Amino acid sequence: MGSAAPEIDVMVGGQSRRLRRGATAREALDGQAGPDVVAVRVNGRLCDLGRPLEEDCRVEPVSASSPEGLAIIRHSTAHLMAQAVQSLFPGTQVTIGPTIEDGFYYDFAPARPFTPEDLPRIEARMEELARANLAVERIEEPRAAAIERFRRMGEAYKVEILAGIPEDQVSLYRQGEWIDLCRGPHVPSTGYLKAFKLTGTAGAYWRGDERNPMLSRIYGTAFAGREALKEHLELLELARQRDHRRLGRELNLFLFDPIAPGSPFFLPRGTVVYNELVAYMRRLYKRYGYQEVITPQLFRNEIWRTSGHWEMFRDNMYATSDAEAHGPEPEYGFKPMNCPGHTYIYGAEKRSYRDLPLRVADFGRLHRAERSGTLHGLTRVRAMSQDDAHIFCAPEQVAGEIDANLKMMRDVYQAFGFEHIESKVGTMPEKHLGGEQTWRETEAMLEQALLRNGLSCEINPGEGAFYGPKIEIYVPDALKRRWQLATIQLDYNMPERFNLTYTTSAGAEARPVMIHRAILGSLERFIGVLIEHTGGVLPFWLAPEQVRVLSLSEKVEQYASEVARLARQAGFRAAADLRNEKLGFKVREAELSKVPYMAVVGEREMAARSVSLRVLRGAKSQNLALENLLELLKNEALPS
RNA sequence: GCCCAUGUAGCUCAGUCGGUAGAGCACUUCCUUGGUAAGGAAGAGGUCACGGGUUCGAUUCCCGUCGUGGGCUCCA
Repeated sequence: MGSAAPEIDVMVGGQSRRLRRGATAREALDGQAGPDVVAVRVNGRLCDLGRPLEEDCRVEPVSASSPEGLAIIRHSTAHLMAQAVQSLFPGTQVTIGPTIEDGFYYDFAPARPFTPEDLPRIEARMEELARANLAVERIEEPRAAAIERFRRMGEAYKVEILAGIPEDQVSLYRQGEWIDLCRGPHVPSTGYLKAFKLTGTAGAYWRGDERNPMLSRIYGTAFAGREALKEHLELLELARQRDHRRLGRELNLFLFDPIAPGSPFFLPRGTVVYNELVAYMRRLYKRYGYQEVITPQLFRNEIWRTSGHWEMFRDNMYATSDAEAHGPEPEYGFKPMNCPGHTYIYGAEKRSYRDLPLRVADFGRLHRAERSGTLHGLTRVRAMSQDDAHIFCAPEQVAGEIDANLKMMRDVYQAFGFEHIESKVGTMPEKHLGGEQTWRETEAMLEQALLRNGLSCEINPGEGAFYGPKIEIYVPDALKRRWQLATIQLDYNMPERFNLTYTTSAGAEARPVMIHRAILGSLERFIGVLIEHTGGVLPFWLAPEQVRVLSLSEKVEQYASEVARLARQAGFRAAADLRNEKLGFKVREAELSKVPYMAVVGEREMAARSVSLRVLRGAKSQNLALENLLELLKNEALPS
C-alpha cells in the first residue's frame, strides 16, 4: 500500500469518526469510556485502552462486569500480586500467572515456599500498589532484547518462556518499577483493581510436570466490585458448609479412619443410601436388559498381563500372594476394574450373534492404589463400587448400545435433579493399547454418538482409558462445581487380547466389541456429589430415615411406638423418638438430621388416632389421621 | 508421590513463652412430662497422632513416620 493517510475511520457505537492515525482507543471512545471500562475490542480483538489505532477499525468498550473484562481484571490482579511479592521477597523469580475459572494464580520460584502467614502481608502491599494507581504501560520489543532484559533481571523462567515464543516481537507490561512479559491486555492503571482476595498457597510443578522443580503458587480472586467479591466469598462459605465430608459425619452416613486411608466405612444410615442406589440401578437394569453377575476380588496375575493392566495400570493396583507363595513376586492382584473378569464370563461359552448384545453388570468392589495426596473424602477413594457393566456386542450394534446408554443416563440424572450435563470425549492417552488407526476411528464414533444425541462434544486430549476412548459426562452440582460421573468407553483391545469371538449369522467367526459403561460412576463419588448437591437433604426414597415419630410425653409412648411400627410395616424407614426431652428439642434434632417427615404425637393425637405432621423445613404442621399419613407416604414417588 | 499447612475428649475448638490440660455439643444418671429448631443439675470421658532427639523435666522445641486439609500430578 501507499503512504499512510494521516487520518483513519473509527466506528464507535454505530457511528463513524475521523481520528488522526495513532489516536488511542480511549480517545476513540471519547468519554463513552466510563470508570467501569477496562479495555476495548478493536475489530473484535481485545486490546488495552491505551492502544494506538493504526488503521480503519471498529472499537467497542469492554466493561469490568463482562466475562472478558473480569478476566482482564483478574489477570491484572495477578500482575499486581507478582509485583507485591517481588517487592516483599527480593530474589523471588516469577513464572506464569494466568486467570482460572474463578480467579487467578501466579507461580513463583521463591527462596522459600510461601506460607499462609505471608498472604496478609502480600495483600496489604497489593492494596498499597493499587492505591498508588500506577499506570500500566505496554512495551513492545524484539524477542532477543526481551531475552537479554530478563536474563539481566535473573528471571530464568521468563527466559525459558521467551525461548519458546515463535514471534520476533513480544510485549511487556510495566507498572511502576515492575515489568513482566505478557500478552495482555491489562487495565490502564492499578487503581482499577479494587476488589481482590488471596485465597491460598500451593505447590505446583513448573509446567505441570512432576519431573520439574516445585514452584510456589498463590491463588487469589478478583472482581469488578466489592459486592461481587463478597458474594463469591459467601458462595465459598456455603460450599464449605455443604462439604460432603462434614455432612457425612454430621448425618452419620460414613466415616474415615487412618486404619484404612481412602476407604470409607459406610455407617448404617449411609448404607441405606448406598443400597437404595443399587436397588434403583437394578430396576433400570431389568428395563434395559442387563444381567448382573458377581465376580472374584483377587485374580492370578495372568489375567492382568493379558488385559494389559499389568503393563498400563500396575501403579494403581494392589498385589498379594497366598501362603504357598515361594518367590518375592506377588502372584495375585486385587481387581481395579471388572472388565477382565467379565471377559471370562463371556468366554465361558461358545457365543453366537444371537447372544449379543450381552450386557453384564457388576457392583463388585474395586481397589485402586491412588497416590496418598489425591485422596479426598468420598470423591476420591481407594476402595469403591461402580454401577459398572460391560456390553459385548457386534460392531454394528455399537451405535444403538451407546444411544440406549445415553438415554438411561438421562433418566438417572433427571431423577436426581442434575441438569446441564457436559460431555467430552477423552482421546488416546500416552500409555495405550492398540493402533492409532483404531483409536481415531473409535474416537470419531463417540463424537458422533454425542452429537446424534444432542449433547455437547468437547475433546479431552489424551484422557481416554488405556484400552479405548471414552465419553465422559460431567455433572454440575448445586454450587456449580463439575464432577465426572458417567463414562462410556469403547474397547476393541480387550476382546482381542482375551481372544473373544462369536459366530455370525453367516457362520463365520467374528470379534465382538466391548463397551465399558457406568452411569453413577462410583457409588462413593456419586453419594459424595449427591450430598453436596442436596446439602444432605436427600430425596424421600433415599432418606436413611423417612419418618420420625416424636412423642410429647411419657403418656403417649406406646402410641408413638405403634405409629412408627405401622409405618415400618407399610415399608418405610421409621423410628420413634421417645426420649425424655421437650418437643422443641426433638424437632430440632430431626431437622438437623434431615428427616423428611416428623410425626408429632401427643394426647390429642392419641385420642384421635392421628398425627401432627411436620415436613422437613416447613414450619407449619398438619393434622392427619393415621391412614392418611400412610397414604401420603405411599404417594412419595420413587424415581421412574 | 511432591509442596505448604495441620493433628489436644466422639465432634468443633481453646490452652500450655517447657513443669503431664480446658470449653461447648454429644454421652451416662437424676430432676423436669414439656405442643413444633436447644429445660435444669451432676457425672464420666484425654499416653495432647505415633517414634526418636534435646532437656532435670516434652503435649509444648527439633527430626522422622502416619493421617488429614489446600494444591500439583492422577482419575470414577
